[in-house]
Amino acid sequence: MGKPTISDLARRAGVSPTTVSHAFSGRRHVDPETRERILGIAREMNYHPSSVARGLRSGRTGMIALASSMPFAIAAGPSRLGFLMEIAASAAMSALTRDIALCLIPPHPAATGQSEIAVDGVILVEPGRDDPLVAHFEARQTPLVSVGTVPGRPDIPAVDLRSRATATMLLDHLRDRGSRRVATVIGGSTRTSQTETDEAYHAFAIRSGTEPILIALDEEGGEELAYRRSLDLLGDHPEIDGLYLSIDAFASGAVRAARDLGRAIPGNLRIATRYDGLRAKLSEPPLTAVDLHLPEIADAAVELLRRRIEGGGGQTEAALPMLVPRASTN
Amino acid sequence: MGKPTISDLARRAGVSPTTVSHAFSGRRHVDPETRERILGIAREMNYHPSSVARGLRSGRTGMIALASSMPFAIAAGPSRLGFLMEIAASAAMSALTRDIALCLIPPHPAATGQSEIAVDGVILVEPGRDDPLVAHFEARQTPLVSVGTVPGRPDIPAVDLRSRATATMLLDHLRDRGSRRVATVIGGSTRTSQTETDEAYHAFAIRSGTEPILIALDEEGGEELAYRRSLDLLGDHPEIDGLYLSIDAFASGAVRAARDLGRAIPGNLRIATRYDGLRAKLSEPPLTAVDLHLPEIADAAVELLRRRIEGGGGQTEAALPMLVPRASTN
DNA sequence: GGAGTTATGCAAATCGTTTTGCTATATCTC
DNA sequence: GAGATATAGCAAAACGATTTGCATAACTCC
Repeated sequence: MGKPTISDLARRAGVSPTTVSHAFSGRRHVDPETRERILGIAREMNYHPSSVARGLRSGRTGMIALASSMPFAIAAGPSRLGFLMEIAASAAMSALTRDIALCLIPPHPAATGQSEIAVDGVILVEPGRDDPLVAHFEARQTPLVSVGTVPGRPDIPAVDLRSRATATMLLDHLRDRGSRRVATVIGGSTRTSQTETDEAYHAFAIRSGTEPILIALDEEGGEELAYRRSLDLLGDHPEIDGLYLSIDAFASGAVRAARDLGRAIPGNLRIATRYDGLRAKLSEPPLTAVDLHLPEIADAAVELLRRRIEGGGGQTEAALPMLVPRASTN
Repeated sequence: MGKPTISDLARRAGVSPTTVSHAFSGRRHVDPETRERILGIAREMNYHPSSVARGLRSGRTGMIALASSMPFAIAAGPSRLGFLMEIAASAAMSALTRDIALCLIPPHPAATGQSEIAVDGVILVEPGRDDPLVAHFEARQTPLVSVGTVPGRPDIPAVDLRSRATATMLLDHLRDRGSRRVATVIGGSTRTSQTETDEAYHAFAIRSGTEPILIALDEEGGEELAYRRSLDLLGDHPEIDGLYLSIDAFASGAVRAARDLGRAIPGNLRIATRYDGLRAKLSEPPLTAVDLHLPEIADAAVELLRRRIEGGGGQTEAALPMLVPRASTN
C-alpha cells in the first residue's frame, strides 16, 4: 500500500536491511550477484530510499538554502526579475552540478514558527549589520556563507561584491564623461554595498574637491520614494549634472524625476546605477551600470558553502565588476 | 556539544519528551505554566526541533519542488532570466505565504543517483508527452501538478496556459494589422504549448484561406538555429509578411534574420512572440507578445498543489493571457 | 593443520521527533 | 458517594534509513 521500505525490500530479497543499505550506498562490499538481485527487485517493486530517513541518521539533507532579508519589493521587483532571482537562478544551476538542491526561503523565517526547514547550509544575500537571518542560522549552527560581506563579521566567509570598486568606477566614469557635480543616492540599509558606496563617494568628493551631496533612502520606498526625493534633490541643487544611484529602482525614479523637470539625459544630466538588470536595460534611455558577474559570484558562493559543509575552509576571489556604458552617460 | 535534542530539553525541564513535543506542537493540552517553562528553557539552551526528525515521523517536509525538463538554454536563458525563473520567483513568493519552502531541482533528477530530495509535492513546468519527470515523481507517489497541461494526461491537475487562445490572439492580431501571409515557427517538443500553437495555426490558416507555412525547430537550437532557419524560410517564401514564433529565443533569431535580409520590421514584416520576457522587451524593435499572468499562474499552481497534498481536489481557472502590442507589429 | 585473511552478511543501536494508549489525580453531577 | 469527565503527564512504539561490531565460511600460507 504505502511506499515500500528497506525492510520490505530486504524481506523480498531474502537478505537483511543492512545488506540492502550497503548495496545502495556502496559503503561496504556486497556480493555483486546479491547486489544486482537487490537492485533488480528494488526496481521491480519501485523502491526508493527515503532521503528524510537517510538525513536523520546521516545528518545531511543534500539541500542548501538561499535567503535574503532584502525587501522583496527591491530584490524581486514588481517584475519579479531582480538581483535576487538572478543569483537564485545561477546558484540553482551551480548547486545542481554539485548534486545539491537549492531551496528558497522567506525573508523572515523567524517570523513563522513552523517553517523550519532543514538544510545543510545557507547562502545569505547581502545581509545587513546585525541581520536577524545571521542570528537565526548561527543559533541553529547552520553553515553560512554570504554574497556580499557581512558588516561587522569578517569571520563569516563571503564573496565580496566589490561595491567600493563599483562605485568608484561609476563615479569616475560620470566625471570622465563631463559631469562636474555628481550626487549620489544610496539605500538606507547597513548592507556592505551601501556603506561602501557611501565611503567611495566621500573619497570621490574629496578627490574632486567638491562638497558631497548624498542622500540615503529607505529601500522599501522603491521607485516612488526615489522619484519624489529626486525631484527635491534636483530642485534644491540645480547644479547637479551627474547622479549615481546604487539601487536600480531608485534610478528608475530619478529618470522619471529628470524627465518631469525637463532635464535631458544624458545631455543635461548623466545617470548611472549599479545592478545591470532589467530596469537598467529597459530604461529610456538605457542606464549605464556594471556587470557584477552574478553567475560567477553565485557559483563561488555555492562552492564556498559546499567546502564549508564538508568541513574545509578556503577563500574566494571575486571577479571585478565590469563597466557597461549606455546612453544615459554618453 | 552537538545541537540539543528534545530529550536534553525534557531532562532540563524535568518533564518527558512527550510533554515537550506537545508544548511545541499544541496537539495536546499542557499546563500553561509548564508550557511557558519549557519554552523558556528551550530558548535559553537554544533548542530548535529538527525538521528532519519531524519529517520522518510525520511524513511532511514542508517543502515543494519546482521542476522542468525544458532545456536550461531556453528556460533560464543566457541571461538566466526567462520563463522558468519568473515562475520560480512567483511560486516562491506564493509558497512562502503558505509557509512552504520552494526547492529548485535539476532537469533530469533520474540521471544523478543520490540527489533524491524529499518534497511533499512537485510543480512541473510545461512537461512534454511521456516526460520522464512525470514518471519519476509518479513512481515515488509524489503529488504532482503541472503548469501547462500534461499532454495525454488529463488526469494530472494543471494550470492551463491557454496556448491555443494565445496563438489565436496573436495570429489574429498580425492579420488585423495587415499581414496577409503569416508563417509560424514552433518548438519541436511535445509540450502542450507547442501542439496547441500548431493546431491554432492550422485553424487560422483555414480561416484565412491560405496555405499554412509552419516549421518546428529543436528547442535546444535556440536563437542561432532560429536565425539560420528564418533566413531559409524568408528566402523560400518572400511573400511572408507576418511571423509568429512561439519561443522568444526563436523570435530573437528571426529578428536578426529579417535585419540581415533587409526586411523592415514592422513595415515589411510583422513579428510576434509568446512569452513577454526580457527578450521581447529588449528586442529592437520591441516585440508584440502576451502577458501570460505568470504570477497568478504560479500562485494557482502552488495552491492547487497544496490542496492536493492535503488530500483535497479542486480545479483552477487560469486567467486569459493579455495582448501586449509593441512596435514589431505596429 | 593452525594462524591469518578475505568475503559475505546479520543483529542491534542509533538518529530526534511524533503519536498512541495509559495512569493518576482532581473536579463535576446527580 | 458513585460514576462521569477533565486535566496533566509519562512510557513506548513508531518513522526508515545508516552504522558498527560481530559471526560464519572459505581461502591462503607456511
